[in-house]
Amino acid sequence: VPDRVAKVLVDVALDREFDYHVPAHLAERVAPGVQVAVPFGRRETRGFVVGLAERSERSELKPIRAVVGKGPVISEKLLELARWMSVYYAAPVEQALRAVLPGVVRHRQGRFKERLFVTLRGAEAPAAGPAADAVAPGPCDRPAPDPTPALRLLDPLRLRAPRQADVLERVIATGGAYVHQLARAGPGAEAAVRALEKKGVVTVRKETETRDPLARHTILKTEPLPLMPQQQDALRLIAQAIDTRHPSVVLLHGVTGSGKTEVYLQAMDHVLRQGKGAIVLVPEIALTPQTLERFQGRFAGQVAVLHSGLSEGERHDEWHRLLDGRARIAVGARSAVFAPVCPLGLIVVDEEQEHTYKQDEAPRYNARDMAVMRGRLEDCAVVLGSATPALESFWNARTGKYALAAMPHRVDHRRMPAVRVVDMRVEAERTGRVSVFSRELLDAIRARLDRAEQVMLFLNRRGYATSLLCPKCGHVATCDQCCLPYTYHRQNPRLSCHLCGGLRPVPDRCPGCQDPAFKFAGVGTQRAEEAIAKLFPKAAVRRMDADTTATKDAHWHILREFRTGKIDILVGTQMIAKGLDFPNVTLIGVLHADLGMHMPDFRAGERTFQLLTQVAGRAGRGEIPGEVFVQTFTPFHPAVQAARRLDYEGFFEQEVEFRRQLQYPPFSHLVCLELRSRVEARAQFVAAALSERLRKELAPQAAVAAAAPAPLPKVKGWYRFQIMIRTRAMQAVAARLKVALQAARLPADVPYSVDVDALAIL
DNA sequence: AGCACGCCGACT
DNA sequence: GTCGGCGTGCTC
Repeated sequence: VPDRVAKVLVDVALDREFDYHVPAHLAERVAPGVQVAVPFGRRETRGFVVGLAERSERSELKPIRAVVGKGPVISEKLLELARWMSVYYAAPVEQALRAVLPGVVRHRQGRFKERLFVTLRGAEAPAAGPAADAVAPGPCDRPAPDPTPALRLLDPLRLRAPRQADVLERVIATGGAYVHQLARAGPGAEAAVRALEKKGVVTVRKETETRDPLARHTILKTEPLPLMPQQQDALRLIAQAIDTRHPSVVLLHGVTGSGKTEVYLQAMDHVLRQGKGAIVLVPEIALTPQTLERFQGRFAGQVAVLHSGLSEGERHDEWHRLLDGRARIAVGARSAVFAPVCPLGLIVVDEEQEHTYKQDEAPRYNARDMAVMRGRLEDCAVVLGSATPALESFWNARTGKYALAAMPHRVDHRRMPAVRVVDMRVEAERTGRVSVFSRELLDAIRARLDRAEQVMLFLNRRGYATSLLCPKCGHVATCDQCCLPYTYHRQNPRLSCHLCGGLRPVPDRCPGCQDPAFKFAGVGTQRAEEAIAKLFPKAAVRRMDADTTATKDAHWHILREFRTGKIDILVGTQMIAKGLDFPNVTLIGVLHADLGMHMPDFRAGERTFQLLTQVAGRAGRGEIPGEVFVQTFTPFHPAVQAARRLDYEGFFEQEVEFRRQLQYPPFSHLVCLELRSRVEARAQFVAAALSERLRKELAPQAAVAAAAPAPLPKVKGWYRFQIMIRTRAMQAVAARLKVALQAARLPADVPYSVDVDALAIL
């Protein structure tokens, strides 16, 4: 047997593999995915075996000291995904691995929890003693002993020792119980257990308890529902993908209420019948007990939940339930895309356009894209579901990269509301100035308040931000570099870009139509809130945007207040539309649709359209749909017209056409490289040097923004600079970017992270 | 990331 | 003479 060499990733961000000698006594257990203890410099550290080799380039190798745990904790496919991620997002492999493996598994905290467990004598578990590292068998899957002798004891015991009788009764009924649970049910339970044990009626031993995050909920079992024809067609397409050897991604475009979840459930059932498992990703905001119950209700006991709200112990147990196959379905937020489901047959990404799928620290992966990549690596089916797909996803469906299943009808056949377009130019003409609220909208608000109904007002800008807009043609002044609308500062009139910090004097006529009327301070959510509160002093007005939801549970708080009727008018950015039904909302106003539609940054239009469809699908009382007002300066623009008809495809075509006219490549990639330092000059200097280097090394496939690296707002004492790279050859550029970053040997006190997005800003 | 080495100033 | 400040460099 030749000497074996293990390639080990040590848990330090060196972005390098280290070779170790595999001693003969460990050869059996050392395999890819296994955690090992290795000597490293003068200390010992942990690492993961990522590969094996016959020999090494180096002559002197240190041996692996020990194998940690029972077996591999990460599959070779997931290792491959981590490697791919580290290239694509230009992050060290170790960092990518950190995203893939939860901390509780890497650091082996949490562990299995052992508790005293009482059973009737003779009901001892088969020999599989659950050591801390071993597979933990549930306490329920053992043969039940004959309860007759114990039952006979019950009545005499009842007279003399009622507590013992209670305990015994419970143990007989459940087949076994944890001592701590019995103690919770009644006082003196511990003593009663001890007495029963002495009499030889029960046995007490240590048992691994699975911490169950859903334990407190009673879950009703549900049965598959009959499907409408559109659902049947979608399911057939997905089932086909599942049954193919190299399945393609299916984009499930289904309007709100078209029954997407039932399609997911039946597709998952199809996968389970083949002995495979599934992963369901839901956006964080949708990760409520109700959502989980829909999956739990259909696949009782097989579902593991993974999200940030779990305790370490719960996360540990849920993850291990998946690893050793006691659960085959993982439901969770973005990190659940790395769930150890094996074999994996299906990944569902619900509301795939949601931006919460993006990790906000390095590696800044998008879980939706990771799902697509994992699907390709593991040859499993991937379903992206949405009522309003991200434009790049629909583009992929259009160009044949994804298969498309459309569900255009609602299951409940509820009518969609009428969307009314309000021409703000007429309003400006009539009043002689540009107003925030049209008279029509104010009248409509008044009518709702009189009837004690609720109103949602949407504005795509937060804070006091005001922008410069032409009331004749609707042109909005945008930053040349970032294409973000400039913020207009009234005192000391100038325009400033909130992304790159650039400043510009105010032009004296409109660049679009040369009209000198080009001067208008628009509003952000904060000013809109103040204005509406002044106009309707008796109404309860609240604002919901990134500023008012900075604290952890602020989201839920505001939405709960709104739902329970404590708020009459909710003003906010598109986050006000998330997750919930608001039956008492009968009016929705989009204050300034121009800020979203037909703009170079396609995410803005996407957001406006998403809001319209999401809220429109939910507003109204029973059979009566709500009313939607869209205020705009460009009422006949095709994008606005498509929005009026809630016509996603029309809107999509319009966006693509708009980009074609402007000679922008439809959709490719924008890479934002962020460098930060505590010392401003240092960050600036390193960023400038790196930017220069990348401009040379990435050409001609990628364009590095020509100007000096853009400063970003200071965060928690960090000065930040951003280098923007545009490319249409993302995969190739990613690989070269990583090499260039390694070669640049950036100083450790200037950390960087890389964000990759479809080219929203052109 | 640790943990060395190493080269300077402040103390017993 | 030694203790200890943190800059620099290496870890199979």
